[in-house]
Amino acid sequence: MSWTDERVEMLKKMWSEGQSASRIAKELGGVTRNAVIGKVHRLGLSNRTGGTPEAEPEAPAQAAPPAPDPAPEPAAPPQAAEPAPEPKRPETEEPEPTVAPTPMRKSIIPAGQPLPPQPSANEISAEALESVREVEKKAKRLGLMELTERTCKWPVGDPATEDFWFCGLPVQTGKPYCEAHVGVAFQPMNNRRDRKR
DNA sequence: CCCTGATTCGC
DNA sequence: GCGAATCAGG
Repeated sequence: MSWTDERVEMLKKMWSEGQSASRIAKELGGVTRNAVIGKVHRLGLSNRTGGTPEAEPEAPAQAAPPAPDPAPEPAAPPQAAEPAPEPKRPETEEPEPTVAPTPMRKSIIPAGQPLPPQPSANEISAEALESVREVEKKAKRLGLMELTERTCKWPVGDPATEDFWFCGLPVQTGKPYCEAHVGVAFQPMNNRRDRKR
């Protein structure tokens, strides 16, 4: 494989998005992360401030700004990161969870395509649910192809839309999910207190 | 151990 | 220019 314009473009894009070299390499295919890093350097964009190479971040030559720290802004999470406009859906093996999870999207689901197996949401420990919420913020938001044997395969969102991704956090050894998701995926068949019908 | 990027250097 | 090997970390 060689660095065609398209591939370089993809590289630039993903790199500026903060993707890791290994993930970029996987996405491009035919190259290793080393190759990606090497290219990144040759392109002179090792500094992810993907801007013009001009800016020389040196001495502002200013009197010491006595910024007291009035109202520190909470730094809004990069929630609105634009998803890759690549609607590719490889037909690889679906990382189907053994015990279908329940993506807690309380909101209404667009409907249309079949959703991933969603079991009757039993009651899951409030703690587990909470940690799941937490995790979704830190999730790697991996695409189907980025999943490995040690990335959490918990799906989030509607597969029929672009707003769909996999947790991607480190899995609990052996399990297909990270700790938080294991917590909600594997529930003992305890108290079924619904009346037998 | 898993992962990250950075550098070197023979090709 | 390329990227495997290596280095230096988290």
